[in-house]
Amino acid sequence: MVISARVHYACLAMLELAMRSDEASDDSSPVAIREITDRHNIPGPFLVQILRTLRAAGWVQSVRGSQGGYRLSVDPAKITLLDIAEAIGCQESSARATPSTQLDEMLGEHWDEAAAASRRVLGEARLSDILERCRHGDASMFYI
Amino acid sequence: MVISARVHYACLAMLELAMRSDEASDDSSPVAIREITDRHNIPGPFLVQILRTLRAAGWVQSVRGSQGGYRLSVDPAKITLLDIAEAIGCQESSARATPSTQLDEMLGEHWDEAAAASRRVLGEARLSDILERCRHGDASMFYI
DNA sequence: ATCATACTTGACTATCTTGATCATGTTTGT
DNA sequence: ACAAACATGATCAAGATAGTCAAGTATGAT
Repeated sequence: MVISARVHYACLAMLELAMRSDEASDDSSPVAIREITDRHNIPGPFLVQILRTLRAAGWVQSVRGSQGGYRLSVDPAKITLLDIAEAIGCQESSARATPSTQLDEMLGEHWDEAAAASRRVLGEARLSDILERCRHGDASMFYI
Repeated sequence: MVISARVHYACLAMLELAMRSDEASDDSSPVAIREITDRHNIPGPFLVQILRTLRAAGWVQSVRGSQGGYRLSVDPAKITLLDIAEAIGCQESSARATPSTQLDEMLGEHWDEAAAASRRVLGEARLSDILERCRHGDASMFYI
């Protein structure tokens, strides 16, 4: 599970959309790409690409024309960082061929388990939770 | 934590060396690169590079000249897959700049926690354990 | 109608990392 | 001396990543 800038931007955009759809409870106000890029310092045309992917995945809707923009199309409580990462097409860390030796195989199981561990973490991070913590101004949630 | 072919090969080589140093208890028989590449299907000159790195990290010793080769220089019970991955210079998944917004920061914490989770898994996998299980012919250790 | 706003689409480029190779040396046992 | 085996540095191709550009289409406002 590699966290690329693409995935990071995608999550930021989704969180931003979730925030907006929450504040203004009327569904009639899509958010323009420009607003997101301004607030989060994301290269404009790059975010366009990313939103296209998110739309294909069904997580956002687009509204064309003047006053158009993007809008979340799912419940923020039903989507996790893992969902977004996978939608963006985050490459799996281990695309190995069939193991040739027993050592090879055992190592492969370790890589898989490591990848599973990080996926578990991301699969538990719901957008709604993150927003909630953000509103309460919680600094850090993981205590070392 | 990205598991590249480089890391995989490094671990295979370390495991192979650990096996050999265990069988023949006299320290007088280094293992030639050729023997490792033959057994594990690793491109020869590539393993040379990798062993160079492992030597710089202090995990293996080299013996030059005829009858030379490589030898483990640490106790297989004291080294984990994480140690090897880090020695190889496995890039950390998140080399992000200082977070500009609060959302940015919260996301970053999640990426860090995900990376930490997989590091924890690899940090518990000692070479000696893997070899032990390999000898007992254990198929898979993680039960879904 | 027309104009500005804003999304759509597809192609394109630069840079970096990864995986891998080669040539040329140096060391050492026999 | 000779061959086995490591040492070192340069180099290369392919793919991914990050980011850009240009031309087009839809829609609300005037």
